[in-house]
Amino acid sequence: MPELPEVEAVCRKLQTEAAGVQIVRARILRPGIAPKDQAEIIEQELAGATLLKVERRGKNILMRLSGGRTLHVHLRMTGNLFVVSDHRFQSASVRLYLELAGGRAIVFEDQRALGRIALHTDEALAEAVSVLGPEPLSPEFTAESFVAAARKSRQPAKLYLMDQRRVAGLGNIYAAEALFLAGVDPRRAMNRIAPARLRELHGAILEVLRQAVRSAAEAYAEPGRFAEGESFPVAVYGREGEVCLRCGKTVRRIPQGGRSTYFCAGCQR
DNA sequence: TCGATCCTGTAG
DNA sequence: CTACAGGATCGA
Repeated sequence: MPELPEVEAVCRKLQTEAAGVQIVRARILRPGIAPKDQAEIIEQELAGATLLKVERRGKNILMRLSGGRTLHVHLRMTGNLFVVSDHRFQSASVRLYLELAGGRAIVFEDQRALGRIALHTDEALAEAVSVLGPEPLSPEFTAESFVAAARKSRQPAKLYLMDQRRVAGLGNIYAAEALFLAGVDPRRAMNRIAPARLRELHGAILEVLRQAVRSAAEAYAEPGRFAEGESFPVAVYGREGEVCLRCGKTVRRIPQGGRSTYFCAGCQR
């Protein structure tokens, strides 16, 4: 489910609904989501802490707590994080819940249980986040820096965009959409793309993410719609065998890095 | 850089 | 039954 836009929506909602609230009790229902043997320690340390602020870095959710700790949550493929009005809320895929003062709770649901949590000191947090590339929607992500870095890499464009060390927050859908918008073949090595085209790709990344942040926020406001994936009008993702909206050729699907890449060979070169 | 791995569910 | 799923890490 979540790439940068969806994670952003989750963070904003959480910030609005739960910032400043104290955590009364924490329960990890699937110890495997925490670092080895740390589940109990995390439960103990979270109890009594106040959630000060919810921030995002790439696809990572950072819940800043009183006492100088940060609960780091990564939703991976199927995770979701939200506030429920009654802490007694349960479902088969709840992996963690934080009971809040007043009876509500923050719930971490994750059907596949691939999502991860960790509790960090400021130092450990800095290290965990240091591997990430620039935030695509921040001023530091300029066309100049993007082009300069891209020219040094022989990675295929799609894998490059999905590499969190290059740009933080793009995943399988929005990487494919940005490449389509810019007319770039996902198999093409970055250092073999003309600088002018790389600039277009940079612009396409911004456009796709900005649009998706808007629609993810709207979709998230309506419960139920979020998981269905219809919040964003995709042009190529998941459209194998269908007609390309721009040139009329057939959208193809190829494997790249163990994942599916959707693209149109007609207009992506 | 590729493949296996972590998990569970759904579609064909 | 197999393939695949909006992710990331690890070892060969």
